[in-house]
Amino acid sequence: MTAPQRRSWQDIRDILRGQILDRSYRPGDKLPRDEDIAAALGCARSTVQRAMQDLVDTGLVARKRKGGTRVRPDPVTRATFDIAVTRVEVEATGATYGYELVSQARARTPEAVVARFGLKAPEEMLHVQALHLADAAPYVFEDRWISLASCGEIEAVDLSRQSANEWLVHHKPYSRIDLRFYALQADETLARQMQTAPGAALLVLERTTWLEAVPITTVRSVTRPGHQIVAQNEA
Amino acid sequence: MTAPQRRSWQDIRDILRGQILDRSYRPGDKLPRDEDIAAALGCARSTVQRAMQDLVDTGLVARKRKGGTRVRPDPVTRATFDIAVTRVEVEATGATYGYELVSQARARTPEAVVARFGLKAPEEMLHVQALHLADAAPYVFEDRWISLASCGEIEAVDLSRQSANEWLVHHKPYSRIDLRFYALQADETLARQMQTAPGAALLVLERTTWLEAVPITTVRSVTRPGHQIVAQNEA
DNA sequence: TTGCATTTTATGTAGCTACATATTATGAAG
DNA sequence: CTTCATAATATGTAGCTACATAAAATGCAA
Repeated sequence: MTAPQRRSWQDIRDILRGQILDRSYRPGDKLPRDEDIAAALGCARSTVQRAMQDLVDTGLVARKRKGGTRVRPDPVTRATFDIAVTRVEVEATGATYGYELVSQARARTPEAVVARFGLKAPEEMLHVQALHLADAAPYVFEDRWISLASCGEIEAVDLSRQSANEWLVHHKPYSRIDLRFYALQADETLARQMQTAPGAALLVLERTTWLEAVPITTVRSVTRPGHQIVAQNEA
Repeated sequence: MTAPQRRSWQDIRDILRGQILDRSYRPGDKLPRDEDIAAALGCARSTVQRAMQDLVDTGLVARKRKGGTRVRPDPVTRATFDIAVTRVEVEATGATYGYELVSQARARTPEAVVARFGLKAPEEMLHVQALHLADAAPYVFEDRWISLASCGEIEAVDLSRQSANEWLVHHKPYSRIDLRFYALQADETLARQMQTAPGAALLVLERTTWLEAVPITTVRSVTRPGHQIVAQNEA
């Protein structure tokens, strides 16, 4: 069954992935060099290269110059998540988006925030608490600290009309982000904000951003009970 | 601004990203065509193409044939997570890994599992519960259903010695995965397993895999209190 | 004006070459 | 046998060409 027509790098990738998945190549095994694969499959080395890069990106193989390509011995599940602006996320569900500013004040950063940013000492920042609503019910409660050194202009913005989330996304780019998930048991105050029972298990998304080494903002976003974060279907 | 030496596609990407971040191009704006960018920056179109693909991958721009390239009007945070085999994850923290099989039995899948797999009707599968330990303390409790149709051989494996997690990873590849996070309040039984207080908020990772359309396994992994999932630092 | 076929055009992809770079492998010197 | 310089080699990257493809723009006919 000669393959006279062109084969795309995706085809090559799928063939190689198939051989790894059906254990023609096992974890730890070395694959042939790109050139030989290209000859065997009837394509150019650059096509194999592109396919290989994709397999590296998805965590299936590891490559080293001169060392060749090996099937990763420690398989990992690699997942990608897209986290949109809360308003967009709510509207995507078909619900009506609402927003309420809860509090806004300058304050010295507590230890937890100092640690998140990796600061040497506490400093004065803008502390903003706000509630995002879906069909008038609490959707996300966000507790945010914004660096005045890098985002002083935000003090001139009316955060009761536009969420800090949205303003920052459109005005303050970042180059580094720390993103983490964890579960939190709602205390009295939080339960009241989220209109749920004290003790409820809530999924929390914590995001801290910098532009180069300069802190921008850190948010703790507490989601409503039952909220799930789902990975994108990978290519 | 002559640029005598070669510039890598990463350089081009960084220049373009910089122009987007400093708002030379704003959300919704159209960028010049690749060829013009290539001419302006003194590189080949293929280099711009590679840079652009990276910006597409990170969610910063959207491209359409003939339509050109636009800065995405709805910025998203894109994060990647690597989820390793539990043993490896525990050992990476420096702790000693331990494993206990809690239960193993054939059973008809409950509705929740039928739904996760998208089955038409319940079917008999292997139901396995197991506890992963870090320094002898509960680390992850996994509740797993394994399709006998696709993984019948696993019944011959001694799952008290080797975790189903590990066996499946090394013997049963998958081509599709559904992965999600949520928070769960520990009930009496779960609290006992995890040696924590009933009502504690626990982070849950739910994974369901298929090979093509054929169900392989679905797991609900309940992590110990305080567990966080952290995104990889992106390139 | 509307509807439909055609052309134009920007991105997408494959192939080739040339050279860069990181390692491993080799071999000479002590 | 060890150490260190050197050669060999597999992957990584940039540039070029040629052609494929999707979608917008255009033009023609009714």
